[in-house]
Amino acid sequence: MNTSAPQPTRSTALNRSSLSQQAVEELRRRIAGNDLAPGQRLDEAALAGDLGISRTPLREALKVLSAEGLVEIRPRRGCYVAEIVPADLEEIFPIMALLEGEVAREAALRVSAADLKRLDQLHASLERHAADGDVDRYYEVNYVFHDALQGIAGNRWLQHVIGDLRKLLKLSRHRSLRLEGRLEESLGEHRALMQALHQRDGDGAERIMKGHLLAQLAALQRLMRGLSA
Amino acid sequence: MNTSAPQPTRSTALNRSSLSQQAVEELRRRIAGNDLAPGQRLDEAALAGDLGISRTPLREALKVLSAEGLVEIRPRRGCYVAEIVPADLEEIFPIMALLEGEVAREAALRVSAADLKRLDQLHASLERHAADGDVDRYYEVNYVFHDALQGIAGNRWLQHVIGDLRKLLKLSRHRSLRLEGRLEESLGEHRALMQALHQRDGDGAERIMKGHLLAQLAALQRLMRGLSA
DNA sequence: ATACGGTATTTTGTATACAAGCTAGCCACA
DNA sequence: TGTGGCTAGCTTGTATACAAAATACCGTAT
Repeated sequence: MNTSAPQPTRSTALNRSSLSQQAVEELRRRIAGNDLAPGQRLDEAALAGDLGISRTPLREALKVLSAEGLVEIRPRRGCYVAEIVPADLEEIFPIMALLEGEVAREAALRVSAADLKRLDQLHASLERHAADGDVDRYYEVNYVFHDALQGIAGNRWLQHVIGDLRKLLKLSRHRSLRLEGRLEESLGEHRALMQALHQRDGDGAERIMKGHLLAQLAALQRLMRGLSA
Repeated sequence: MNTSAPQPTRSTALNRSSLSQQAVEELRRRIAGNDLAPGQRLDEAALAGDLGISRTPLREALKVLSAEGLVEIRPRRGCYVAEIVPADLEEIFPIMALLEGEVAREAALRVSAADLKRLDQLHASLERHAADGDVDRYYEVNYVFHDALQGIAGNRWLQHVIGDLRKLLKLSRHRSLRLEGRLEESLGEHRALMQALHQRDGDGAERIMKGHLLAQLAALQRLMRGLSA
């Protein structure tokens, strides 16, 4: 899949997967990166041309993205990038709180010494990026941390469901951590979580993680109120 | 989409949706009905011929089903009906317990008098089918009941996530209610739930619903142990 | 007899051609 | 001048043709 001229021999590095699969990944990137804005209509011919593929694999990719909720296919009308409105966030975050809370509980009960060491390292990295005010890296490491926790919890379907919802949340490009004081709050919640994990306190870890997610929602709501005011 | 001869004019009643959409629905039916057995390989050309459509819309349908987890597409190797093993059930049911528990909690807090009337009717229907030993209709009404509760709870994304997981559970053609005494147990749990709903007891409804789902899992496990022994 | 390799066939993945529906713009008429 | 319907084009949905990879089959050699 080229992003410039029509490919002469399709030589791009490693062509391991199918074009439709590559299209899914590229479109996910473009949607997450806001190159394709929420609500925007996707013209199949134009997009296929842009990706350097034909409409057939592109349409298969759009079906997948539609199933993920990233685009909405209106039959005979076209395909549109999904929009996540505040009302959606208010519904999704409580679900995430439940699910991630369960992850935290299970992780606290199953965590090994080696796991704790790795989590401590990630947490230290979070502290460092926070101190530097490097919000982007904080987000990155934060993601890795939550992912690691899911791995420890060990429920693959739970991981799957959380992953689906997280993809959706990426649609709303809100960076609540840029809110005054939220970064410190978040860090504090992470510290408390680490403590609960060290103590293998399942109830505590669940409670803290739920609170962490709901605090994120509250911060987002403050942010959105601020923008609309 | 015909299931017999090649269609002459494609005149079947109302052809509102696209062939790929119809194929999704038909394949879902066939998978749920075990016409397509778990693990079975799906030959695109043969299946397309059987559905009376070409491979293009069929492949789009398979992409959708793959995203739902009903089939697994192995690149360049073919498409297979997904298999749900006991280990999967042990992961999925606890998630369902969480989610449906939340539904029960929210529903208990928001339920209106009219809602309660309708739920009472559904519950009465459950009691009747149980008394008749009509397990199939019990399952049907039970589904409608849970669906109604989700409507009352009002979280559309929660509904969506639960729906996704339920589709998966259909893959394992579990009929735990056929287990000795499980039908009566289930009925008892439903009675307790109705009481909690009438009392608008969110905590109680959540606890009962969680227990209901986990009891289903336990029954399934007894059933599976029985089969393998 | 068995294992390895090469060829033929089958099957997936992609492109293109074709059909049908939707949109928009224009003209006629009130 | 505004409204209604018709036509032209543009876009989606489907079928088919083609390319490439995987599988199966067969023959040969050890």
